[in-house]
Amino acid sequence: MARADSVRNRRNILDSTRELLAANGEQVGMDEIAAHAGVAVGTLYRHFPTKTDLIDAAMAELTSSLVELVAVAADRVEAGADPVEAMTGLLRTFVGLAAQDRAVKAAAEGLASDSLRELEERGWGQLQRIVDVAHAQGALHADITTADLALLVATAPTEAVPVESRERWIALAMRSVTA
Amino acid sequence: MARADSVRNRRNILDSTRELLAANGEQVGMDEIAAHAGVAVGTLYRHFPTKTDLIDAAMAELTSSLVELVAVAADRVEAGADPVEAMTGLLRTFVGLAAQDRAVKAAAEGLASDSLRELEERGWGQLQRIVDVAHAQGALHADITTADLALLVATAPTEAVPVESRERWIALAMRSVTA
DNA sequence: ACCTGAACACCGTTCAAGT
DNA sequence: ACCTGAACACCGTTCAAGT
Repeated sequence: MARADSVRNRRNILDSTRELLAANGEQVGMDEIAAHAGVAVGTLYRHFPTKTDLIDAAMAELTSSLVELVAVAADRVEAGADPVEAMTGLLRTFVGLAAQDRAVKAAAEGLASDSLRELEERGWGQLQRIVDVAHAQGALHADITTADLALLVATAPTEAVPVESRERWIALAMRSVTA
Repeated sequence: MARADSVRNRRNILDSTRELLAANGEQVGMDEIAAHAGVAVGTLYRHFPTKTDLIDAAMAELTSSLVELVAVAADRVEAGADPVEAMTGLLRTFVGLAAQDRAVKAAAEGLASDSLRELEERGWGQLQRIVDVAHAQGALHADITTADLALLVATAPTEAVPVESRERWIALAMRSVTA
């Protein structure tokens, strides 16, 4: 039953990585992750050839759940919800996550691996649905595209920016985009 | 004449640091800096207690020259130049520098030491002069302050964002700020 | 097949010895 | 006083030995 061990280890490693990443940023030690996951360092390297690969894998899971959020919002908007409110909400969620979790921001900046890039593209596809509805309602400047929103997300404030300023940033960002 | 050596060494160390920082980002090795400056590692530590201190010192010099740019622009605006154009120009200069020089962005994010913080405040003071003229002309949304501009600068794109997108970011940023 | 953990390599930092 | 560079500490990575 060595196989079951391996699967469980992989799961524990990814969970520990996500957890420690959110708390400490990217300078978590491999030993620390290993200890937290209850395995030896070598096991980390058996599952992921390098620290970067491990972090990428953990972020891919995280990105996946973010994409899910966008998809849900897109469904709502196509069912009649206000697209500008939806966009503002997503931006707020994202900034909140990015502030408490450096990994989110890193994922958005796309220092990312190929699998991550693919995931992100799916995310922008979902966002496109919201933008389409917004344009149909004339809610955005005519020239605004999802690339512009990608730009805003890529430049969203991190935890280096004080909390009070983050909501203000969202307001300015939405102002630059709405008609 | 040991004293003259010391002064020259300090200058060489700071110059080498700036140069290697611009090229390689913050992961330059201390040995590398030492070699480039023509001294032994120990000499680096004699002048700067830690790598962070060394980098801070190099960035303080850089920030100082940025503040000078803002001051010059403020003079021009008070002499009748268009404030919005001046702001756009400063933003463009800043983004260009930040893209080719990671140190600039780090300085703007103010992970900074006290001396750096002081310098930055002087910079914002200069910027205030431009904002005042712009408001007198009704060129900005009434609620815009230098704090908002600080927010934009803090979230300006780095070299991770492709060149084509950077000018677009400037356009969006100015759009969020102008009346 | 998979796991362990001691050993290696690299880089920031220190310090005894030189001038 | 200041400089040198070998030595130390820390952390990512490897690999011989275990099961």
